Amino acid sequence: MTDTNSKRLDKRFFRREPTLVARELLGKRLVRNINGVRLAGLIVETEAYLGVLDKAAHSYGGRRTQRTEFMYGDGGTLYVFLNYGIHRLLNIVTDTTDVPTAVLIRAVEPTEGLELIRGFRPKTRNDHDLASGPGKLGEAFQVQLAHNGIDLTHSDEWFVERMKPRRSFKIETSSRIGVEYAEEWAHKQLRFYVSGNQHVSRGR
DNA sequence: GTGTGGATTATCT
DNA sequence: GATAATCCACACC
Repeated sequence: MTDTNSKRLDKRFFRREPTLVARELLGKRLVRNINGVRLAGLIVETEAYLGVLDKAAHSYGGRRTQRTEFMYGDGGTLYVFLNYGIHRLLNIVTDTTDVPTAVLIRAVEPTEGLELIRGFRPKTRNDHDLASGPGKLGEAFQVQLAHNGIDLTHSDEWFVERMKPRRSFKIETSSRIGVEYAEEWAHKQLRFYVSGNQHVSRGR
């Protein structure tokens, strides 16, 4: 009966360096409970943001403002920000408190709650594109700024589960998307995705 | 199939 | 007042 709990990823998983967490989050199941309905999807694309040294990270240089405050939380905390005035992007904080690193969840393959998800993405024809990008995921799973600070390891609203039968898949890397301004950090291989998966935002 | 530009707002300078 | 870890529609090939 506590079987469902034992599958949930805990603090030990998230309190590690973001590159490791970003890589290992692939194939895990992201779960969102919305008004008693369960939405879920397999994580197929992530990006690591390495904190104070990373010119592409909001926390670069130790920048600590109202917006970035949640990046300084403990591993397993949600960090949500508004991007281009339209999209709400979902991040999971990594490392320990005061180390402002995080993983951006860029795409998932929806597996549960498809009816509801399609309703949140009315213009989307193809199921492959329901959450094939961070902004799309934000809409599909109704990510809100109010979710900032939620603890994934204890919340009933948001959490991540380990899959029981672990399917094998190949992981590919690339530079991160939309961070051309970040100089040498723009080229680092900090984006991870499941090779050949149709729900990835690019390079299918 | 590829390229371009408009949308839209919390947050910071 | 400017900026931003994006998406979509529409033009044109």
